Amino acid sequence: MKELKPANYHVREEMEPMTYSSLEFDFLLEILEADFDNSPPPDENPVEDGFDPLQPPTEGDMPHGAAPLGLQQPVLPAPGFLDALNDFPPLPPNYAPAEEGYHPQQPPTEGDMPQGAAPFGMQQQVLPAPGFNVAPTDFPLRPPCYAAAADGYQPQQPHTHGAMPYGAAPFGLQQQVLPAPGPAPPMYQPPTALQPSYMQPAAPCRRRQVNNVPANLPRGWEKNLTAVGYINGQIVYGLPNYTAPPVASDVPVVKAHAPRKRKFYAEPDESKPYVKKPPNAFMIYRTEQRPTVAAELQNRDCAAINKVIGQMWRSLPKEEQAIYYGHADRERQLHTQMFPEWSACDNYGIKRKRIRRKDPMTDYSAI
DNA sequence: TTCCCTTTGAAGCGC
DNA sequence: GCGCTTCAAAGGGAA
Repeated sequence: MKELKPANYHVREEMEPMTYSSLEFDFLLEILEADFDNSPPPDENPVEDGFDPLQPPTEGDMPHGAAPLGLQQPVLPAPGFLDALNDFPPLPPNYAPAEEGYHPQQPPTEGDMPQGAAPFGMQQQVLPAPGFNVAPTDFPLRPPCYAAAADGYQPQQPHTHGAMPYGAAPFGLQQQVLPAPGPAPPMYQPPTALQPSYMQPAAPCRRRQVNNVPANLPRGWEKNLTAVGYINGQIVYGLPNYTAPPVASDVPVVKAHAPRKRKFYAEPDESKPYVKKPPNAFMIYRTEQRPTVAAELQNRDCAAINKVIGQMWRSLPKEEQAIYYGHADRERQLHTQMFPEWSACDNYGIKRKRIRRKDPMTDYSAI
């Protein structure tokens, strides 16, 4: 049995202190502001000619290979169609992929498309399953605008204590900044020990005002609905009294593997600070999208919100996911450099005992 | 007060 | 190498 590695919490003392420079940040901000200034205005009516969402579809309307009516099917927007709908600036051409050999700027091939997806250039209409309502909204949640300067958001302004992320180091402590390997993409703000990028306040996206309340329904109707999916940029709601069809009683329940219990756990050591795991790409995406989705759903239930964000993530183009994978890579690199002896096993079995700690200094970003 | 729910991805153990 | 478990975030709700 492999022994657990003892955590090393003295890494910081061995590191050479660095001072924060805003030079790179100013450069990124200039690029982004110029990008926004030159970006075309959002298309207020992106619906294609001849497409009437109010008309019920027929089987003949479905493209070859599409799922039968009533089945949910994840759909990737075809290249070109996405651009027409996207009111966000395109990826900068000099974005550096996080790993060698991975080229998120390369257009997807047929092999990248899910089975049954429409050919490139064709819009595929996805129909809600019976029993579901598709809220009439223009809610296609777009990826976050990492540094899209918004009114009232001044990243160059010093934080107040109220603006500091949970677990951030107190003012006056010199922070260490680890340079991102290679040229930093303009849309990416390198994480710092002071404030990992996923904890920075996400600038609000340039989105049109959403009005997803139909005129013939009473105000607040959507509160009685439950979000059950995300299709073609629209949240799919289940009716309040909708229940899934029962599974046939003769269908055997197969349990492929008996649950195995961990034979090891890290002995909780209250004298050691709790070092969190670095977030993965989805966690970063979720953190940024959660406020917007929660506002759209008018629902603070994280389980329902995560369902929607999960579908959004799966329908996100690969090149946009690559931004978050690269982001997560940098978070991991920072974490590894600060806690080289840390292992994910260190947190096994002690998370629930410390997750509600009031002491915010357990966050690695505070070191 | 604690844990569950719910998502995806990373990490690491067990087989 | 594959399967499984745990944890990362987050807030309502149940126990």
